[in-house]
Amino acid sequence: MSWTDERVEMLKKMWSEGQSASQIAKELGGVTRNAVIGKVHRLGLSNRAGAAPAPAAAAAPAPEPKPKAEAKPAKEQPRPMREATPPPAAPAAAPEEVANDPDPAPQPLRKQIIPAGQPLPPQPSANEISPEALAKVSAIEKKAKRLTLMELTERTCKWPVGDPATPDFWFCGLPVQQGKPYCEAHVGVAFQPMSSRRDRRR
DNA sequence: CCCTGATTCGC
DNA sequence: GCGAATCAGG
Repeated sequence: MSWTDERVEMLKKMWSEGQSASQIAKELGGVTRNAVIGKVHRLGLSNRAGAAPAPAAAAAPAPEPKPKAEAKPAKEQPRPMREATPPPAAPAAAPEEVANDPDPAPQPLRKQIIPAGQPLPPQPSANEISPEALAKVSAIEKKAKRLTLMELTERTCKWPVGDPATPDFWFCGLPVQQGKPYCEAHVGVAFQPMSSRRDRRR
């Protein structure tokens, strides 16, 4: 496989979406995550900030104030030292994960009211699960990998989200908790209580 | 152990 | 340019 225009584009897209190299590799097929990472670096978009939202503007996705020469102030450390001097002269506040959030997927809200009638997935209905666990789950859904059925692996959380009969149905996909089929958050809510069932003693 | 991205270096 | 091997870390 070679890096055709299409493939590179896919790569750029997914990378800017925050997909991991391995996921991108799987999506593209024919390449390993190493290949993806290598390409990413060669393309010079190792920095995920290259999201370059600006849907209408943006002709210069390279806000590199490249005066003229002198593009490499610090060539290379003579020794493979890992950050010998961390001078992050962060002027304002640490722009940790700032990068605006254009929210490419304009999904207003996760409708809670789904057309009744059809059986819903395991969904943690309002049973007797600790509100905290529920909150944790809904919070985790924001970070979910949103995998499709085929993308699930032995180690991706298989918790279904949404209505299977709906376009936005996906699986959590976060790393499972050793052995379990779900991620930590979902394990917590999956292994139900059975609290009031201790009378079955024998 | 599983995973992540980063780097190196022979091809 | 490419990417496997390796590295460094979570």
